[in-house]
Formats: sequence, structure tokens, C-alpha cells
Amino acid sequence: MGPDKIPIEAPSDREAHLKRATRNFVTSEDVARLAGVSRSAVSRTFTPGASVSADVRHRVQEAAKTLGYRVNRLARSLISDQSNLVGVVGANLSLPFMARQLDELSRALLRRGMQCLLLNAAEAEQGITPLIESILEFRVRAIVVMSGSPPSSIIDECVANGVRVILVNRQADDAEADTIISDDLGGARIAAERLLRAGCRCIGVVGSGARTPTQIRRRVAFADSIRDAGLEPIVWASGETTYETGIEAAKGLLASHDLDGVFCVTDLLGLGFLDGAREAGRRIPEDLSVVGFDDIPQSAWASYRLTTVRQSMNDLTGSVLSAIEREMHGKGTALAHEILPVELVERATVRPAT
Amino acid sequence: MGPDKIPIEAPSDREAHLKRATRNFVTSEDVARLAGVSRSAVSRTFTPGASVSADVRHRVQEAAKTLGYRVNRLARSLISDQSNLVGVVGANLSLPFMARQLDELSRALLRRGMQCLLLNAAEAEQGITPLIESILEFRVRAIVVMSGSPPSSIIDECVANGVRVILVNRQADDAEADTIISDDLGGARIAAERLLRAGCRCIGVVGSGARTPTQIRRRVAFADSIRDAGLEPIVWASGETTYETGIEAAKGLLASHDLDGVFCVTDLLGLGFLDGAREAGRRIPEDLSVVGFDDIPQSAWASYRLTTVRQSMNDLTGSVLSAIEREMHGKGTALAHEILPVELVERATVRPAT
DNA sequence: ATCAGATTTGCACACGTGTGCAATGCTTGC
DNA sequence: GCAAGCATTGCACACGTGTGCAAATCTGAT
Repeated sequence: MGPDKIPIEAPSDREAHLKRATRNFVTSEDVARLAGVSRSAVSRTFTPGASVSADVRHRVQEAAKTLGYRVNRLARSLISDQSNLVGVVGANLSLPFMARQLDELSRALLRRGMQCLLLNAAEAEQGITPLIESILEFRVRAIVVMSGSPPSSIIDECVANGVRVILVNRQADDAEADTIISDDLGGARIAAERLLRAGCRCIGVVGSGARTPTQIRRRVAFADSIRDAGLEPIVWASGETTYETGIEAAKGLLASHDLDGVFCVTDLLGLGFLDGAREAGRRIPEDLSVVGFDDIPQSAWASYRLTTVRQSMNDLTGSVLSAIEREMHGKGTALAHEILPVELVERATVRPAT
Repeated sequence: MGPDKIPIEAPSDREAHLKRATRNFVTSEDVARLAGVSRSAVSRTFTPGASVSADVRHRVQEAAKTLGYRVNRLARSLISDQSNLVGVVGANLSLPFMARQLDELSRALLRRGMQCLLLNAAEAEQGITPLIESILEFRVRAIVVMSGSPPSSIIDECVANGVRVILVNRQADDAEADTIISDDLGGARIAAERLLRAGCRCIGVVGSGARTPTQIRRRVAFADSIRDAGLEPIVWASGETTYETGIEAAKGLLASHDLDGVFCVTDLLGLGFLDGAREAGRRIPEDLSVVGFDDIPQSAWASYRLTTVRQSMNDLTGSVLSAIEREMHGKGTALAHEILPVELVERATVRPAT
């Protein structure tokens, strides 16, 4: 402001002062100056496989340590156009299954030298499109969606920009996204078979009011299996996907029906159902057999010992990671459409097979 | 690159081809060309409060939509030196308390327009210093540490670079970090008083083998309170901080001592202890009273109904956020040292006061 | 029609880094 | 001693964006 009559040094001085005031990060230029080399040498020192003499490398590292230099990844990504960021979209992070999923994923990403940009979709009233857009602004390497259902338009935009979209237990029919889902249909069938083998004749299925593909697949597949056996299942499907809903389902269902077998599409619902059923005076598994889905840690606790269908967490994160690491080859890149196997974990909430 | 004899168009052609090959992101230059304006106009259109005519703004927005333009935050942060990233360090993300903490924090950050860079400290054998260093490379606005104990040297480096470090339920005595901890001492005292009021005379305290400040504070403060009442507490302190350790503690402790009151420094330990105690034939709360700490969701479940000391999650994330948003003023910036109040949640695992 | 003032626009530089290219220095073999 | 070859180094440009400054355009009042 008014640089007209100020002596030459002033602006640079002013600049220097400004720098001290707002900009405190050490740059490679600072390091270069202290080490008495060019900026290129500094850059090369921190670039694996670049050509630097041992002497220079040493001096640079020394100077860097003295000054506390950290390479600016923003600038580096800007030029190499390859940030090692991975965007992760998830909601209900405190629910045991989601929490474990995120724990494993974030750990695996770090192990592979990637960073995890976490976006909580809990308050995304207008869908997760805005979230994905904001992730895109970071030029991420890939986006993992564990919650919500992205419209295929935004997925196409990601793909057009060379960003893989990986849907975990989600579905987007004709979009160019990798999808990795556990075998809901198979799992539901296994649960039905187990209950039938236990001799159950009056069977219910408990879901929440959520209309997620996972919920629907499990519910429908189970109901179909029961009908195949000539029985008509009693369905509960309202409320949130929580422990409390499980309790309500038990109270509601058991008041009007004398069920002897129930499949809860989620362990959390299952645990609530167990508590609700006990409160209603049912003995488990003598009066009533219960099967869950997911195998969250709490299902193994002594007060529950819930028989359930397990999703292999290892397989899941493994598949996600290999999808991320697969290279993109333009639009027609091969997409993964994996369906991961599940297995029944026998505990104590289902009568032995007759 | 030999611009001497090559016709003018050639380089730009070659460049264009290169762009198509490796670089698929749309830039502001592309938008400007399509809209028939300068690149500055594009930049200003996406900068709130900048001076652009309605006409230009409209044309730019139209072009941006057609091309699918997203501003490159890396480049933006590079110049403004203000990324809205916040680094979060945490381990054991699947443990209920940590999961809830992360859920709330990530949600709050997003609501304030900040992004969450999540680093899982689970596999940080050599401490979390390397993690913090790598966060620093992203020029984050602040770092929230929920796990591990950063040496003060790295904290000082963060502060020197204008990056706030916020320790949640952690401690770093003389370092320049904001620390936000819940009132472990007060909570432990409340737990002790409650057990004493219930008439307990043979009292135990259960912790894990972890040497975290939180664990130690709670254990010591509780033991001191018990001793003040003229009793000598029985201490258990080994294993990981899990449900299973709680069971083992119950089996180990109850085999040799006839306890009538126990304080578990973590709800997870407490729930395990309850199941272990029941298995050992103790009736709760008739024979044995149990108090936990944290108030995780599972503590309210019907099979447990654990009386516990609650940390207010709202207060916690609120304090973290206000610390992040407080401006940095060089080295001598005022630091927060908050101790958040706790409260006893009465459920069903402690005998009524006599 | 003219001119002052306000608004809009484009130029050019800055941010911190990676890297091709040419120049420099060093080694080696004769 | 000299030339050839090779490792090392510095220069300069590129990445995509924000913004001060001056030029250009528009507005409105005389």
C-alpha cells in the first residue's frame, strides 16, 4: 500500500516480516541456503533413487534436521499429480461393525504408505454427493464409500478424473465403481437353514427401517428361504439399526406371536432382541433360537454368545486395498465385483440341530 | 525444450497430448477458455467475496459444470498456506469409547468446514512421532492426539510451525500443547464414595497393564480415596484394556478375595468383570457392587446396566473444536488446560446406599 | 457529451516442489 | 597427459491456484 516513495529494501523487508508473521514453515530453499547447495539438491535428497553425492546428502540432512524441515506434500502432489490420500466416506462410526471396518482400513492404508481422509456422512442431509465433491478437491487416489449411496453421475465424474470409487457393502447398479460386498444372500440362507434344522416352525426376521441394499438383501433372501420350506415368516422392519430397535422388535413381535426362531439382519439388532426376549420371559435357546449377522465383538460376550453369520473383516479390507492399488487405465478399467464368503459361527443362541 | 525451430503450435500440441495422457483433472484454465474469460475470473468466481460481475460468474459456473471442474485444494492451500485439514491420531478405533469420540469429532469437524486426516496409531512401534511428522507434511491446521504420548520435542516443532497440538485424555507435562482431559481424579473419588456409601468393606480396583496417564490417575485416585476411609484396596493391573481382561480379573480376584465392591477404570473392563463375576456365582449387586468409567453405549444394555462415571462427549469434542479454532499467536499462545466434569450414572450394579 | 467515481477484468507474480537438460567435476583406462 | 565416460549439480520450467495492481469498462450525474 503506497510503495511509491519507499526505498527499495523496504518491500522485501516488509515481505520478510510478513513471512515471519504468517508463514512459519521451513522450505527447501531455507535448507538449501544453510547447506550451501541448490534447492534441487535438497529435493533430490528426499526423493528416493535420485542422484546425489553422499557428501551433499549428508549436509542437506543435517541442515534439514537443524531447521526442522518437512517436505510440503501439497506442493509435491501438485506437481506429481499423485497424492497418496484416500477418501473414506462413512457414517455411524461408533457402531461396532463400522468402527472395526474403519479401524482395519485406516490401519491397512497407513501400512501401505497412504493417508486416510475421513468424511463423516452422518449429517449429509442432501446425500453424499457434496462429500465426494469435496474429497475430489484433494485429488485423492481413490474413494472408499461405506455409507450412503452415491448417484452414478458423481461416480462417473470420479472415474473421468482417474479416481477409483470403491463401494463397500453398497450397490450402484450400472455405475463404474468397484463393489465389494459380503455374501448377504448366502448368509441369510445359511441362517434360515440353521433355524430350520433346529426345528423352528414359527420364524421371524428382524430388520430396521433402513432401506439399505444390505438390509433388504438379507431380509428378502431369508424370507425366501423360509417360504421355500413351506413356512411364512413374520417380518419386523422399522426403527433405526440399533440395539434399542432390537428390544422393541422383541417386545412387539413376541407379544403377538409365539416365535421359536428369529433371524436378525444385524448383530446389534440381535443383541437387543436377546435382551428383549429374555425380559419377555423367553428362555434362549430352549424356547427361542436367534441368529445374527456380522459377528461384532459384543456378540461373543458371555451374556449373549450369539450364534451369527460372520463377515471376514480381513477379506474385506484386503479386497478394498487391492482395488485401490490396481491401476486405472482410462474409462474401460476392469472393475472388481467381489462377493465375499461368510460363515456361520455357532455359539449358544440356537438349539442343537434335531 | 528447443523452442527455436519448431512452429508455434507444436509444443502446445504436444503439451495438450501429454495432458490428456497423464493429467485428467480439469483446471481453472480449461474453464476460463470455455467461458471466454481470464483464469482470474474463474478463481474469483469460486472465492467468496471477490469482485465478479453477475454475467461472468454465471458463464463461469456454467462452463465449470459442463467440464466438471473442481478447485484443486492442494494448489489453493499451497498459496494461502491454510489448509483446512486437521490431523487426528488415534488407536483402537474399534473400542467403543474411542469410536464414539472419533465419530463425534469427525462430524463436528465437517460441520465447521474442516477435513479430517486420520492416522491409525495401532502399528506405531516407534511411537507416534513419525505419524505426527507425516501429518505435518500436509500443513494441517491442527493435530488432535487421542492415543500415544508424543515427546515434547515434536510438539515444539509443531508449535514452531504454527500448528496447534491438542491432547485428548493425554498428558505431556511441560510441552506447549493444549490438553483436554476429563476429571479422572474426581470421577475416581465419586466411584469410591459411592461404593463406600453402599457399605462395601472389601474393595478392589481393576485396570489393565497399560501405563497410560488416564489409567494411572484413575487407579491411584481411587486407591487413595479408599485408603482415606481406612481400607486397603486390592489391585488388578495387567492385560490389555479389553472385555476379556475384565473377565480374567474377575476370575483371578474373586478366587482369592471375597470382594464386595469393585471399581473398573474402564467400562469395557467393567462389562467383562460383570460377566466373570456372574460366572463365579456372584449376584450383582447383592453380593458385589461394580462401578465403571466412561459410559459407553453397551453399559446401558439390559444385560449389564452398569453404574458408571460418565464423560460428557459433547463437552469433550466441543473443547477440542474451540481449541482448534482459537488462533495461534506465535510461541506464547495461550494454551487450554481443561479438565472436564464427570457425573455418576446410577444404574443397577451398585447396592442402594445404606 | 463529458468526467469522476465505482466496478470489473486481465496481467503477472507468488506459493513449494519435482525433473529434464546441459554444464561441471571426477574417475578411469590408455 | 588426455580423452572418454560417468556421476553430480544447477538452471529453469512446470504444476494449479490466489491476489495486488493497473488498465478497462460501466454508471450516473452534471
